[in-house]
Amino acid sequence: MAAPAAAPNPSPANDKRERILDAAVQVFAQRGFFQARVSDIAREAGVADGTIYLYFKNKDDLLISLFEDRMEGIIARFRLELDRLSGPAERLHRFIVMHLDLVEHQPQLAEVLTVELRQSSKFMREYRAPKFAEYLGILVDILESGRVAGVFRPDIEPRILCRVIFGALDEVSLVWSSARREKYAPAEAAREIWNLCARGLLTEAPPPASRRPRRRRETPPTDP
Amino acid sequence: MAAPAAAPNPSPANDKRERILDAAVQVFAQRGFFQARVSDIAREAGVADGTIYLYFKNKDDLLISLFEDRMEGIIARFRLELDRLSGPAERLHRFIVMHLDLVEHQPQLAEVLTVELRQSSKFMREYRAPKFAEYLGILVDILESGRVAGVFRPDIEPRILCRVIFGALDEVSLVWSSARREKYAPAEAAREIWNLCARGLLTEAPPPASRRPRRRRETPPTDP
Amino acid sequence: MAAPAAAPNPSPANDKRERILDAAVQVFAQRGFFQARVSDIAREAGVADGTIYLYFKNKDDLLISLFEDRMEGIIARFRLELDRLSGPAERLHRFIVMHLDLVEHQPQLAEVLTVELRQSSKFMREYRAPKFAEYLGILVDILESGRVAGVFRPDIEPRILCRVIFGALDEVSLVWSSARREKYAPAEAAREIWNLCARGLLTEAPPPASRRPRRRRETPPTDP
Amino acid sequence: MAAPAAAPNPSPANDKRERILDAAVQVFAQRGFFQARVSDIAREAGVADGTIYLYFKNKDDLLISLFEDRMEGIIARFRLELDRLSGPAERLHRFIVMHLDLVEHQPQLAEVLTVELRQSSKFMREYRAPKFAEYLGILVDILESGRVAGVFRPDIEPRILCRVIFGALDEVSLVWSSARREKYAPAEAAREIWNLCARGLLTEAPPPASRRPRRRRETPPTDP
DNA sequence: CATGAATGAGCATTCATTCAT
DNA sequence: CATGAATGAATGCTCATTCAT
Repeated sequence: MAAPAAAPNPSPANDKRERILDAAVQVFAQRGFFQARVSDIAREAGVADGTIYLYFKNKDDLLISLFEDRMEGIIARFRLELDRLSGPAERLHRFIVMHLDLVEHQPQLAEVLTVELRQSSKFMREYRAPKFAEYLGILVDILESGRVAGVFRPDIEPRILCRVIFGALDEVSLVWSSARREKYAPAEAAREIWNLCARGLLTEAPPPASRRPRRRRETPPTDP
Repeated sequence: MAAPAAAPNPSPANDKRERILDAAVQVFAQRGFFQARVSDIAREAGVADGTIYLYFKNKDDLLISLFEDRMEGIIARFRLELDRLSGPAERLHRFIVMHLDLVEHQPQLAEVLTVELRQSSKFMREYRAPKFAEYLGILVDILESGRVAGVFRPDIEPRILCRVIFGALDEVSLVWSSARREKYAPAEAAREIWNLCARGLLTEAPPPASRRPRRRRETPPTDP
Repeated sequence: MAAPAAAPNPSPANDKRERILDAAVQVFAQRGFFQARVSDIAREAGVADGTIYLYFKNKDDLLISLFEDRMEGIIARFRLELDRLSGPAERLHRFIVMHLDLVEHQPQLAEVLTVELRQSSKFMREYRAPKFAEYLGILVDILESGRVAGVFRPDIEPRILCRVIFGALDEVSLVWSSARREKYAPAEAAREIWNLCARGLLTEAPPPASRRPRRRRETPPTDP
Repeated sequence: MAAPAAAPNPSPANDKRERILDAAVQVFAQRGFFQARVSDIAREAGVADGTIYLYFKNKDDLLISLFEDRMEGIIARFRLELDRLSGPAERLHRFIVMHLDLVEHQPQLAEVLTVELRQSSKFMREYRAPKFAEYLGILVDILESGRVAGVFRPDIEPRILCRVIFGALDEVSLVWSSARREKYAPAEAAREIWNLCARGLLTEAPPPASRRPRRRRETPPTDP
């Protein structure tokens, strides 16, 4: 969607654009945006340095495009999956699990999308990362609908809470990525975060033993 | 010439070192680590470029020293304050409030300590940030002691949960900083995070109306 | 398909070559040789970048070809016109007027032919610009024939003087072009140069009244 | 006068600035502005590449500074010399001789001041070359004062004529420089230009014998 | 201890030219 | 003949770091 500097059209060309984006994910994840050389990305992509500038205006634009492009796919996948669930609690649980799944299976992409974007936010304060907003929007919608439906506490503030949950997910992801998988499995983290959310958000909070069954039906199991 | 009472070691040298660190906080916060020029910091500190290298090995070392130095003070303050509280819940609440207080009143320092450190983590993968570990350690201790004391759920994993909570605090701080205070007040965020923790962590969760007074005593008020 | 009457050789190929040369005049005049991009010329000509290399060896060759090509036409026109005049003085006057006429009516071409050629002379020291020599040759011939005929002073040095006059014309043209016509009209400049050639500057060399009529007949009027 | 990027002060520093300017004259004259590499100039000056940027904002600024700086000295020398002469004719003659003297003894400087400046004028159309205007101003003043004094024809237009004479000098200089002294001596060219100015070309304007002595006194000898 | 002029390695970006289609 | 995507050599400029003063 975002128009590149002077984007060639044919499908083999798009293939090249794709290869550059993939290479950028690898290189940005490994070296960080500022320490990554454009020529590193070119080599990784198997193209000449100059070719990158046929598809992206400059190094910044490459990062932004990468972000927009990859987020688009992720958002679509998330939406597809979440739309199959009805209860806000299930959907929140699913969101948490999917986010950490992504981190587990595409750690480099995850790293770039969170850490690197944040780091470059310094020099692109104006770049509002619309796709990131959209991603958070999914979370906001879940929280808001849950609040309205009476499943979540009425006093929650979705705009803030979405950041709280995202921050938790992001930090946990970062540690897992950079600790190189030593400390815990993403599934553990997912359980921990979900538990925090579940027992903190639900209106039916004080489930007397008798009421537990009902909550069980409404909230996904803690250990999936 | 006479040393001011408040400054324990105001020798010219330490004074200069301190000025450089202060300047570094400003400049790193404003431009980001990679975009900050050493000469910017020198100018801000009112010293010559070369002087910085009398106190710090290089630009990286300056960031690390800054981190260690400032974290030390923060940790000390946190410990002092937290030691006056006994209940794990109160202490956790206090931790959340203090963290966001710091962000509110020293936003530039907060930004450097979290965002910038993470961004430079790329090129200092080996730097384990001992002071950051110590900071998290405070949180871990609170969680662990609460778990042991039966105040927090027995199935929590403090090593993970401390990250969850820190991530939530950090993200909320970042948004507040970069949104330039537009969206919400740190106090709101503190309440949101605390509520999430409180109703999700406490074993005494289902307080029947009759038991509420007891919880009130045990958990700090949601709206301070 | 049917060749227009006016164009002697409007085969598609020549047409394209011509369009490229025209485009080059525009672009070189506007941006200068070194700052002009080959792709700019291609766009202006409405051809692909690579097409230019079917007609010209490289960018340098394009400039040289442009020069040779356009000078050829100019020289032919000058010769045609000058051959109709007999007196060296009239012919010199006509040369001056025609040169400045060219500048006035084809300013971009004039700029490229003089300024840009000179600027690129740095990297083509070997290129002797035969057509330019031919152009100057016209002037030399006028001067020499005038000297031999006794119309011009016997002590003039045509090889040098032709440069003097050309330099005067060229500078005056440059100013007129780059000042964007603000300062004076080419006709004024023509008069000034011609007067200098005809009479010099000094007042104290007044031709006796009696001889004036003869000079008047021999020299074209100062104000044409 | 023109403030450089961040000019160091002490005399040894100015020495370096001077060496860079000298080197720039050599390199610009030899390769032309666009083809000259900043690193060439640095090597020629015996400094590091970066040092140039301590004294000049960028490559353009180096050329402009060079121009302003060298022209200043030249203008001062010209003024000093010309102030010792009273008659406008003598002064004009002297100007011509001095200009070509400069070309003869500092050919590289002359080349840069005329050819290279013109060539870069493309990308600094806004740079009005104040020192060049000042230089021309000397010529304008000579012409104007001569006109007012009745020594020069009353119908001359000094603003145009100064360009005519400068153009003649410049072209003649260029040829002499690039022909590498083969064709003629600057003194010859000076004589030719001066004769043109003094007497024009036409033989039929013979000053009566009686008036010659007065002219002889007023105008410098044709053959010095 | 302090200085800040000098250094030079490092890198993003441009653009003339090529060649597969 | 024509195209224009791809190439990659070339270079201006920056800035962390040093060291003579």
